[in-house]
Amino acid sequence: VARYGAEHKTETRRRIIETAGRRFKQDGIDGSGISALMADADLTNGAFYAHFASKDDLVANVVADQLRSQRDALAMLPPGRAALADYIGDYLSPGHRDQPSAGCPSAALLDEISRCDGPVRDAYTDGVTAIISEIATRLSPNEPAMAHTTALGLFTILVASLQLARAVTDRKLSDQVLHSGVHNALSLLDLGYHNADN
Amino acid sequence: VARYGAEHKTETRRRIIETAGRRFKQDGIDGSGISALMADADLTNGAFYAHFASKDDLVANVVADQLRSQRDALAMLPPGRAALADYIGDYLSPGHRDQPSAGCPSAALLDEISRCDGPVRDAYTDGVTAIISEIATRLSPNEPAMAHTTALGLFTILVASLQLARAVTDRKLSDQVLHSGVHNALSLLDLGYHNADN
DNA sequence: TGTACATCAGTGAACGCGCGTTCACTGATGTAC
DNA sequence: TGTACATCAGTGAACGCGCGTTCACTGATGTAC
Repeated sequence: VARYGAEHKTETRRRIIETAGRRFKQDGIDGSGISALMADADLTNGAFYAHFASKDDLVANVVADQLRSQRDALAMLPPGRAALADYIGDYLSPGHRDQPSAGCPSAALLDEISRCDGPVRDAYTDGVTAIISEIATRLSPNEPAMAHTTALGLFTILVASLQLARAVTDRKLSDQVLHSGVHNALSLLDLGYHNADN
Repeated sequence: VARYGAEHKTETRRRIIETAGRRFKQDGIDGSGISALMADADLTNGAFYAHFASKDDLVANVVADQLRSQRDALAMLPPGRAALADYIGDYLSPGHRDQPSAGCPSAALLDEISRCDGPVRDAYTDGVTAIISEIATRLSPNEPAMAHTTALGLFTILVASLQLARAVTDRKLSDQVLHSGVHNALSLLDLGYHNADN
């Protein structure tokens, strides 16, 4: 019989996964050491291996968790063009740009993930597939192939626009990247909607 | 008077910058140690600091060099829609996806660059500004603001589509991401051209 | 023409440091009697 | 009700290793005489 409640260890594991998500998005995966990750969760480095088999194991769990949250947020949007347009505006906002730790995992980590091992990329594949589907069903349910293509277009414009806005040191250029991203995403969105009407 | 020709050291420096570009794009910046970088250039680690003040100094030089090459390649395209469409097809090809070391630096390194220090991001800012301008002048010279927005849209679709195609472990999905990317990029391209006619 | 010297790109061992991982131990708790 | 024990989440020091960086040294070369 466990001394702590049955959920105690599960809760700690969840806390590690959540705080690690923030840390990874802020400092990168390579840039976040186990000691720092555990300190974020108010623990010491030694406890890590009671919860995860390795750092890669944590990374795979964090990636899955991050994309699941993003999917859930999308799933809670009301149907229709307006909600998606709002989402695009929030995504490409200065607030999101300036706070990577609370933001989109793909914008912060996508090309680092592409250099990770199989299990991490499998977790990413599953998560991003669900997100693209979630976007696609909100576009034109009658033309799934076309909707899938448009969903990918929206996703890629958002992700790389945010990455670019973050990389650039010229504030005015950065703001312009965000505005252009919104404009282009809305163009693609409307293209998808018009085609759905045909 | 130097024992070696006056260009000897300059040539070595260039060789380091070029091989480091390939290594960074393959293994990431954090993932590439000085010893490996120097071995790539047929040198030993100790010689590094005769050429660069620090690893960050090398990174800034590599970023500038990589983006300059990409800009030069764009500048050599003949004018008109067809050449740009070809470029898009080449960019989002399986060959480019499967060989990051010879490919686009933004697709391989953009979110790692956004976590780098000022000089590296300054170099990226200058380089990417020139690339966006180069694309924009090929769209609709009469409407520079619109062309700039469309150029950013093309750039971001290309970059994130390639990142996504590389990250995903499902080959069919990866191919689909490339195809959708081409489709969406061409849609945006034609939108830019039509608007230019109005 | 031949020898001694100055130059300096490159060598390779070493530095302190933080990484991912391991492990003997702690100490608060629930249970047994 | 009170005491002894078993449990196990978490501690913190230690491991080998590779990192970025430093530095005393090498050795091939061009020049001086």
